[in-house]
Amino acid sequence: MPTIIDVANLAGVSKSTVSIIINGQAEDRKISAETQEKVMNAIKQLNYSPNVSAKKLRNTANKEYTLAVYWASDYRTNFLSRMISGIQKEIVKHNYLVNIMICPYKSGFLHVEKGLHSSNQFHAAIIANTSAADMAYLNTTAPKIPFVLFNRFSEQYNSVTIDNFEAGQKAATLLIKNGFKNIGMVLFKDPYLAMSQRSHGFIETCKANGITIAKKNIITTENSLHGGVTAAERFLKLTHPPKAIYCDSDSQAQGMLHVLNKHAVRVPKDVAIVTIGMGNSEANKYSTPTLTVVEIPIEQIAAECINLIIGVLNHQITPPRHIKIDTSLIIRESCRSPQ
Amino acid sequence: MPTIIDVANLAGVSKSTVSIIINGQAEDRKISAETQEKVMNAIKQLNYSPNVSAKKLRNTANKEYTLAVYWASDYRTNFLSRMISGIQKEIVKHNYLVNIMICPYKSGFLHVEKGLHSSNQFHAAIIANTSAADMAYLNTTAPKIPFVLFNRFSEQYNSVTIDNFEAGQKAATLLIKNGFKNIGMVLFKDPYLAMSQRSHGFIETCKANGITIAKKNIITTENSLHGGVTAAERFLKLTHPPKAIYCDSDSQAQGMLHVLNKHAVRVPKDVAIVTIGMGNSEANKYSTPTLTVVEIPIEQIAAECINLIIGVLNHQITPPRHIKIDTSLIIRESCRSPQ
DNA sequence: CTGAAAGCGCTTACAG
DNA sequence: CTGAAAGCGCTTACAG
Repeated sequence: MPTIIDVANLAGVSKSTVSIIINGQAEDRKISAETQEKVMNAIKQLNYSPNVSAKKLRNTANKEYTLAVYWASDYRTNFLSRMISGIQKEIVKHNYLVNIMICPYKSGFLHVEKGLHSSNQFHAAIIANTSAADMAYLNTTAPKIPFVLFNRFSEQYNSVTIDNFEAGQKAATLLIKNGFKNIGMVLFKDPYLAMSQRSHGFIETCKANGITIAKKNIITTENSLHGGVTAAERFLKLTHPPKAIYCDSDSQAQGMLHVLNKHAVRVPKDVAIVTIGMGNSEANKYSTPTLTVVEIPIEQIAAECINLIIGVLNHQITPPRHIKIDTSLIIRESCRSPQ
Repeated sequence: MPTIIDVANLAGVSKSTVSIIINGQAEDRKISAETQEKVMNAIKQLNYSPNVSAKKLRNTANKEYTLAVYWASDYRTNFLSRMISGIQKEIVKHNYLVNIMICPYKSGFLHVEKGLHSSNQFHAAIIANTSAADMAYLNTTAPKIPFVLFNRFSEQYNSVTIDNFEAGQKAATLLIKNGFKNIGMVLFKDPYLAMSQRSHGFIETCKANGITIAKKNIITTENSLHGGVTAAERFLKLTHPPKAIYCDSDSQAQGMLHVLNKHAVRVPKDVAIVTIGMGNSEANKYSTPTLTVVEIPIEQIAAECINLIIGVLNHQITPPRHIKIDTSLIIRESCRSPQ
């Protein structure tokens, strides 16, 4: 990488002069037009760009944290927007300048991310959407920087989670109270950890109430509206389709509604739906019909992640610290409360 | 801010020793347990955290760009996720390490963002969702770092835009071809620049075809599903409600569908809808009924922004450069093609 | 087991 | 109008 010295040498001037020109003070300092041109040409020729770290170091800034947000980029829905919003709202409450660096990673490939294994990049990280493989990796190889898990639990690391098992349980309880026996499930094909904990909670609760979910009633698809479309089409082909369906994501539920509406299958009369809510909550509130959800408060989880990690950076919190956030069941049209 | 020297002094050791301990090499270098503890205590007491810039500078990294993404945080929908996805896909095609820094800003308050006026923070920026006030500000005060406008145009700065006027035009043309005369519009209460250009295109095209939009048929609400709900409720109260409606955002259109479905107003039979599509495109594809949209390719705009700005940083592109991206009309159920 | 010194790439106060 | 020198906060090779 060319430095300011390379530019100075090529242009035949000192690095002070180059610095002055680069920073737009050529006029103030009355650098001759000729010198300016020599320098600009050298910059172009060398494809020079300043080293931001050196600049920052020189211009001693105030307290500043750089946080990485690891986000599985195949994770659909507006999850990221909600997370960033939550982070942002919390950051402004603190007195620090906190930079948020977005680090998309491929699910299952968190181990290729170098930023976690160097303390040169970030002060700390928030790691979201880890798969089982990613968690296994984290549990064997400790990152070099402090971090907090977003809705994932590990004994040894900081975490902010909802009770995923309980979330599934809440959904199951609602269906059971409504007297449903023939129940279906729509799950994510490549489950993230939290998802399988939720479905586990759902299935166990059903079992405890004497209800077993028939295998043919468990459909796995992508976590997207299209996945929901596929699932609904398959349900409609069954001879005894379930009378109530649990979706592990609201994207899937939305996709199902599309198909059910098209086939004039009435929700909840012909089939009731309850879903986990983690996408756009407005979309669930205003769908046709509106969706009953166990709402995951993404913004709130994000906010707690920020508080936790800043506490750790400030040596006020000794890791590991675990924070638990409540979910809430929101009853809407797709599955009513029993009378 | 305490430095490694402060820690060393307080602990009564040299900064080399502190550095070794901080970086987890205490065992390798056989630092005595006693020394380690003294240092750890000093760190806590001083609330020391290392200066990432100094670390980076020391550990001469390879070519690395840090890009800021300025994003108006009140901008709803999963716009950000789409944008980041587009950016990410394009970055991996380049050979550089590109860090993405998320900088949420309040619409209309871009001028308070310091990062644009210092070359210490980022190499360059992508600026999205600017309001008219933000654009006016940019046009008077030039930022210190190179940047590219995301779907906004300014003669003097780099930009990647769709033809917003034409997007509105496309929507209008479809309605006109269908023979609609009594047309309504749903607009954003606090319009972003691109939005008003689109509605302008829509209105002008109608006018050119002898159709004037009655004032009572133009409803402004928030850019959200709830805004669409409000709009639909107001339309339903009109004595001669419009037979076709243009929405400037798909969020609003989705909200309208909710109300229309509830009141058994048939779309497109009773009222046709055409909308700009910039949110979750799957949601428009699978709504009830599905939505006819003029699709804005957010990911593609983002990708071109990356290419443009990296070209500028590499001195291969001389600003200002303007790139134009095509929109496409996607016909779905909410407004058919005329026979 | 620990420390002194050099140097990463910049900017700025000062000198001329 | 331009340059030499000091120093930002770190790490590492080397010395002891």
